[in-house]
Amino acid sequence: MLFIRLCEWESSCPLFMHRWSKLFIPTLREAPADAEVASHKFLLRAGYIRQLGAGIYNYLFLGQRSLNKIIAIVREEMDTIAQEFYLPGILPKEPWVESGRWSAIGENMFRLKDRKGADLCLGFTHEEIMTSMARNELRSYKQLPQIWYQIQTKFRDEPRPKSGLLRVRQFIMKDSYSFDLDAAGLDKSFDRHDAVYRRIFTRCGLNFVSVEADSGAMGGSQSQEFMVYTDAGEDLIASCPQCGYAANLEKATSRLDPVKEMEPSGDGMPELVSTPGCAAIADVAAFFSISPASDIKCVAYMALKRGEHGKPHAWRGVAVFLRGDHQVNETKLLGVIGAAELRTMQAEELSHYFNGPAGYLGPVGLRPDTQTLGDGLTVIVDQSLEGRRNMVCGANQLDYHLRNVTPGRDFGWTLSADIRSVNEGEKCPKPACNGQLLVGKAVEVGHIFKLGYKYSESMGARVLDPNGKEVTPIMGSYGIGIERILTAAVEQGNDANGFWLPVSIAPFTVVVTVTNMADPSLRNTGETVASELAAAGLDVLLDDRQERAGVKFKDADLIGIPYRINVGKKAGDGQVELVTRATSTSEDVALADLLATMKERVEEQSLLEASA
RNA sequence: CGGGGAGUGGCUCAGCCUGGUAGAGCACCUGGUUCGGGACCAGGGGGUCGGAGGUUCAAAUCCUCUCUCCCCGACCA
Repeated sequence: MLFIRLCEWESSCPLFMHRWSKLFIPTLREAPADAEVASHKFLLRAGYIRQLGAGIYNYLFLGQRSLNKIIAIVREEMDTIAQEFYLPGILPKEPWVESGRWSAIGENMFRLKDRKGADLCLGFTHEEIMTSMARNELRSYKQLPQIWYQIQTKFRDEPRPKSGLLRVRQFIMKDSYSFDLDAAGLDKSFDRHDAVYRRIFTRCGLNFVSVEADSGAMGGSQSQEFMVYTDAGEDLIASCPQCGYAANLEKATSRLDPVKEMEPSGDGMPELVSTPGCAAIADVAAFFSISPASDIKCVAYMALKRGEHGKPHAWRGVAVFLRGDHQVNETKLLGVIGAAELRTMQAEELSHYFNGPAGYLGPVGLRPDTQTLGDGLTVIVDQSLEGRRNMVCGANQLDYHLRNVTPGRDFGWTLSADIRSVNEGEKCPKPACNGQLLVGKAVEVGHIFKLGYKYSESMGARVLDPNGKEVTPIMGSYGIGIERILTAAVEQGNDANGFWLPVSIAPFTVVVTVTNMADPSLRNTGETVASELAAAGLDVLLDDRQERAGVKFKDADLIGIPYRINVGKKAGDGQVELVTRATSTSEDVALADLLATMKERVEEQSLLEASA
């Protein structure tokens, strides 16, 4: 007896299968009111997750099972290019001080003290720790390249966790770090990650794109994100349907159509015009009967300058000028001026730097500092203003604007750069391409980027090159959000009744639904079918609950299992129904053919995933 | 951090304005009838209304403070 009972729960048992009646799969008829996005609602309703706090979730049986499958794929692929480590989640302060990030990261890092009063933090990412390993252990170019990875929990005290598992404060990440002797080596490590990431996301059945991304203020020369389009996503992607160009909006550029310049009036020099009550771009454009593209918009910021080791230094005034119909891209701006933080100017600051009121700010008469973030006012113009003529701008005087303003002639700047966000419909930036850019929302599932020498330099990692000379290894850093793969997959495949996952990451491949457990022959057929499929190696869930058929169908549709086999009315004739969740299609299959048919289906889908 | 919303059995929500010490549906337990798209009947268990303080004879309800969660924004190596 004991042996039999053990066998029932022992996964090495060839006839092992999961029985729904014994499992904890707490499905909800209604989604908790907190849930807004599809993946959040359905993962809750399907009993994959339960919320514990803001951005903190329990993963239940089904959720954990799916995450384990994702992790297995990630591990299998990563093992082809890298070595798996496991670093601690709780970390001492010192490495972070060395890299400068103990102060640079700020409140996004969870910090704590031990009983002796020593500072610790919860792992936010592991560049520092991997680099300290490298510094302590790597001595020779002969040991390079190295790629080390781990699959581990990360902690980030996000200012605003949201959307279920999309933005959380504790999550699982696959993070890897490469150490190479030179830039050419880094290129190789980067490319190997690119290839492996494509395999991983493909095997997970995701419909993804890779896009150029911002490398962030932390430096780095090349950065690429892997994104899945979904309205639940937080990132905006500009893409060209013609040539395939795709970039995060934080990075994307475009070609602008030429603007028809206005004719100069009077002597052609800047002329003061009374424009009472015209503080908004639309008012100004209407007043002068011009397009907003001929108006110069001003956005005034205070920027936090970085000091030594990235420590906050001082707030400096920054005036940004761009076309009236364009938007400042603050990520680009931060990168261009090298600041740590931005905020908009207050009224007193406006009068200090401009001697003028909001709504009527303009570039004429300002004295741009020659140095970015120097003591004076840093003036940044968007490069699209260069070469323009006869524009309209604020006069730094209430109710007055200037016209006939020509950049370069009538005002100068500290720096001209691309600091605007592209808009949908603008021309693709690729010189040979005529396409028009589309902008769509997406969720980031992976990110690879070339770190350069940032950490190896600041933390003093060195190896000897073939000439016996000390050199600093060059690094790359690469991440995959494990839960985001699950979330993206749910966002990618759901309808009013629930969702479906790709076979590769679904908690079960098939659910065998016995429509009436009170009927002994149905029950026996269900048992036989399920155990045969299980014996053939499929992940089978037998729905042996004493529930009505309708309840079982609803539940099965909800919980993400790609295939369902109904054992019901036709079982007496040796037939069952095979339902494909993604398409809601059903077909009758003879019991004798069932195993072969199921195997065929699963292989078909694997092939699809492999060629996606 | 700024703006908005919400905390009442496991879930969805009503009650609050016009104080009189708690209700519905679903879920759960028992019995019965059902059994292919979230069944029905009967019986039953479970909440002191996020927390603290105050006003009052009396507070879920009014006042003050506070905590938590959600949404928008800011932020997001």
